[in-house]
Amino acid sequence: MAMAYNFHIIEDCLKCTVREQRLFCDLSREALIRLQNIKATSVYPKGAMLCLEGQPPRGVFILCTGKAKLSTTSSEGKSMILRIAEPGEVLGLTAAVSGTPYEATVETLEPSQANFIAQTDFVHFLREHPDVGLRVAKQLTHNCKCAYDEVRSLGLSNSVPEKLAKLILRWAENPLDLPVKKPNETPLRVTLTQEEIAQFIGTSRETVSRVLANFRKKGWVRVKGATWTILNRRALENLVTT
Amino acid sequence: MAMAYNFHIIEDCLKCTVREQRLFCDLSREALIRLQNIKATSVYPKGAMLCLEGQPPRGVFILCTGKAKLSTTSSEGKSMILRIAEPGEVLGLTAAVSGTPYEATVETLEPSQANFIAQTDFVHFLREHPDVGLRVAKQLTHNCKCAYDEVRSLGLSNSVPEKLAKLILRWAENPLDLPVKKPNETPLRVTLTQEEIAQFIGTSRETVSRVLANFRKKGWVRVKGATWTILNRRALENLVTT
DNA sequence: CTAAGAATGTGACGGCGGTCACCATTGTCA
DNA sequence: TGACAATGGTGACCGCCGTCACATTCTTAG
Repeated sequence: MAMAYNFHIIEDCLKCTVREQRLFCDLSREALIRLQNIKATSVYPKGAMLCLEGQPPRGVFILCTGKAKLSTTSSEGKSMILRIAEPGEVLGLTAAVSGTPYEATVETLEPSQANFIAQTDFVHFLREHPDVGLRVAKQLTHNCKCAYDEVRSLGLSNSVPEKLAKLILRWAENPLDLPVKKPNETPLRVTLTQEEIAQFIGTSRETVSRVLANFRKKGWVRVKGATWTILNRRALENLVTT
Repeated sequence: MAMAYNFHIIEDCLKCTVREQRLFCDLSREALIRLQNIKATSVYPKGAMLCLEGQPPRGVFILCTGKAKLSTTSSEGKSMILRIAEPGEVLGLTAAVSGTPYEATVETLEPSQANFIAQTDFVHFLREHPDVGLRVAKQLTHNCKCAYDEVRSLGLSNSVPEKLAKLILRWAENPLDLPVKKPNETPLRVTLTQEEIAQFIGTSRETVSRVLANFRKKGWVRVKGATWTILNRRALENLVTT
């Protein structure tokens, strides 16, 4: 099956034009040159598993293009989304640094490009380049913050409507979106299914459906396929207490 | 009020005998010498606030003796415990590394000793000593893992009994406890109030009280003041699905 | 030792949301 | 194009647990 990906593949990290805006990639010239040698670039279809929770660490992935979801699963098969990774993030870092099994399963949400670095290469890379250590710290800090946000969302919110509103508003912060700007309307692309949204905010699929239906009935959001439009931001904000 | 602390104060990091077993403190000789110069040792009573969520970072604390709870509070005043820090951990690290406000409020649970390092000193310390970077990474990794455990506990557990059982079993993993070993009885010191336990597992104080009463009635645990004894570990494990 | 306050125990009640069941709609592949 | 899977919508039911209220026990300062 010859699948065409409609994005440009970044072969050479030194020539990458978006490097500076990214969490990890803005490294010194020497580090980039080394990186160029130890990385293996791959392109994945939507739904590809980069690594599995509980597996011994093989290395890390630097996400160049696309999004990926990090999730964890209970023995009963119930699963929970930890966060959505954006381009420029390093995945599998905790495992690679501490040598313990992967904390989460990583699955691409869209066709994506990622650079793989094998465990031993990465450890050397980290040792030899001080600025890499700094970037690693930044990424780990970011992971912590996301996790704490998630804890706050799960533990401090009172109701599902509140959590969903909070999630929608978080998504709306992203400036990178459709330019269909009518005044007071914020459009956003939602790449998650309702099932996944439920796993993200710790509820059931049915409840997400119901709450969202309610938001629509009240005229707070419009839903057209994967494009949601916030029509009444104020109303959503009023739901959020935290 | 002259309060006597009944633990030995560790003045000199170089002479610290427990250094190797600790998450952060096992540094190179050079780093330790430097640390000795930039740290300020203090002793705090139970209930002291080391730092407050939302405040700009002043520096980091290395916890030498005692325990501290990290918590976050919603605007409604409801608060949530993120984790309990053990001796040898660095607190306030996320804030110090990224220069953003403290993520959590840190409060001592027992009389404690901690070394404070001012923001600028710490950043230099980190830059100049590569092994410090490694330790910082270890601490951040640990923070992430704790946060993920918390997310799993909040999101994947079905019931409060399950979460409480899980928490008790986690505490029981600590080998550092009372030597009152009758066979099949695991004693443990509980330094949290039921209110705090509730904030840890995301439920209400009353429910903790009820569920614990139930565990006692079934003969699974014995509670005598701050000392709890697990009488039937198997039963608790059966409650846990994750 | 005593009194005030913190921590804990317990009953009653009611609502949120999980679960089950089923149908409608959309997407996908041969 | 038609069939099958994946996703989304909705009603009915009911149990867990949050909340309020108050009694009881444990701590601690003075």
